[in-house]
Amino acid sequence: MMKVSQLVTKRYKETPADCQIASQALMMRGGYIKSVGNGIYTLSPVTKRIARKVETIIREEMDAIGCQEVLFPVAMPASLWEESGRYDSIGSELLRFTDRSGGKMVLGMTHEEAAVHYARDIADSYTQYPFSIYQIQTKFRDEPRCRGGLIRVREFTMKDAYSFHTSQEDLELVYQQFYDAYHRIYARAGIPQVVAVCSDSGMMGGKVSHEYMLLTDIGEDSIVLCGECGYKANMEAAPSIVTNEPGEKEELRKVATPGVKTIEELCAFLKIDPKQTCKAVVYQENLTDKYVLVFIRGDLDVNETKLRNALRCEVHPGVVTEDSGIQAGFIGPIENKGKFTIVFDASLKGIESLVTGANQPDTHYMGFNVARDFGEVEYADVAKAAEGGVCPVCGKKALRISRGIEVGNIFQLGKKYTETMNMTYVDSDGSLKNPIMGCYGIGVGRLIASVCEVSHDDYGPIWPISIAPWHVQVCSLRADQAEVIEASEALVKALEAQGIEVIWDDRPVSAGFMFSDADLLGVPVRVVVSPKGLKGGTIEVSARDKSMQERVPVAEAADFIAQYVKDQLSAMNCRL
RNA sequence: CGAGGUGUAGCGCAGUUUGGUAGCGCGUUUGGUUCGGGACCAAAAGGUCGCAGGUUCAAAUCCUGUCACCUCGACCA
Repeated sequence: MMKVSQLVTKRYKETPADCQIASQALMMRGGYIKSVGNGIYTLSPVTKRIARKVETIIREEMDAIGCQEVLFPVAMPASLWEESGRYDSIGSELLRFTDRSGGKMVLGMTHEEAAVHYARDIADSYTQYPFSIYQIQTKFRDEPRCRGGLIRVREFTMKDAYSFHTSQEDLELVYQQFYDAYHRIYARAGIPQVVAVCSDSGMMGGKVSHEYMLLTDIGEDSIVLCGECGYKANMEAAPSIVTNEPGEKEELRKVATPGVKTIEELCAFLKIDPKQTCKAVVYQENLTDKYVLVFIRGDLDVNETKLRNALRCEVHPGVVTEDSGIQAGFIGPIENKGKFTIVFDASLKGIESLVTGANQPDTHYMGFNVARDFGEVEYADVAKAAEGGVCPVCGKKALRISRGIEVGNIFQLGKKYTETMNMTYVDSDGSLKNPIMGCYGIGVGRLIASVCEVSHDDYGPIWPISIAPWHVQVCSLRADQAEVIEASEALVKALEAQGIEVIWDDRPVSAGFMFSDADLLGVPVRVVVSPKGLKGGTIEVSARDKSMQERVPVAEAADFIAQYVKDQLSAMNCRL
């Protein structure tokens, strides 16, 4: 029998400092989490109960598609990561350290290597495929910037699954099973509104992946949604499609533009539309610091991930130095041809006459025509998709940009790890092949925080009954009166006998204090036992989300509540 | 890593400008009165003022260094 008075947690009247978002503030106030260091938290007993329920739902759904649970190590020898090449290719996000004998070690931030290491000794015949394994375990990622309580942390619990296949078709089949299972997991956890968005356009062969997004303004990611056809993609994956007015071909000529450096100033000065300009954005290659000049229609912005993919190398925003030969503010393509890597965004295609920099101070070109004045170029899509843009699927101008929290992702990995780590099997024709992999992740803590973010009021979280720490909270008003305690205890016992999880508040505190604490605990069903009610032979049952409120005769209370809990659970495809 | 900010009781904060006894609210303990939305009265406990060095008769306060945390930008469950 769990009592509030015995809970090893503390709730606070005031919101702790530095809370940016609602879920973080409520989870701190409610004592759900305690910060130990930057992005490192202890979960309270209440939070651990919630986490366990989330994990149970995940386990059930993984098991249901034949995925088998394993446990990989948290600390691994670096040699495993050297095999895949990631020991060197991943930045400081991977925590590296040495053990007592000087051996290089890493803390697992994801477990493709461990999965391949395990599976490669086992699956040496095509007859053993396909198969998939998963674990629910601690990950450590030395994130540069943590935020939002459990939304973004360095140490977190994650379910990660890995599937192995002998063909792309088979991968796609299983991928679809995970895709569906993930939707079931979110629905059962109380956030059915989660959407799957494409996180890669699929241009690069079979490399498909999806991110599961909970749409909310506090989300860290921008998502592109089509209001007409339901197309969804993240910013990197969404192609930027723009329509251009070709205009008239004009003569190339220089114009004096004293002190006019930005597109806004340029357009105001020449009284033109930004869509008629060819803007330069400077980047540098990470390793060599070689400059990359990106030219793009003046009203658009560059998406760096797209640029990286186009160039196939890492880049960072460029710093233009005195001796770089770049005329900041007046950069144009013509004189820089051959001097730097130059990228033309597809948004410039089809415009006959542009305004662009002339690579000398206080001067721009008018009438710039890419093909005539620079030469034939291959256009790349490196622009950020914009609000009101053209949908790549239905072609309508109906794109909207929304914010979202990434609560999971699934990925068709291909052979990257099985090739580098030499995982092979003998196929039916006797040939040796590398299996194809998929991987599938869900962050448990982030999921909990996300649920809190979309399911709370001013007073606390409103936990969906499927993941709530308890099903029912019994509040005994006037716990100093024996009849209240007796009636409460009888009810708690009767409920527990039916398998209902109950937390009982039998503290002799004022009603307001007790209710406030209950609000912070967020238990979905609240039962109030009070002298007033008992006098009339009833107790009060209400839902935390205010969807139900009943006075029930004492004798029928346990059955009524138990039935209500069971109904609510089964509505979410969950059981006691 | 770039920019800004904050470190004082378990939590939230004042005090720092102008150096001079360590403060307030919440919480905690004890006793009493209350009791359907964070009650009231009385008493009490709780601090190396992030850390180190310096200036000074005297430092939370001034100087130097350092660490930690937070917020805003480049990365991701």
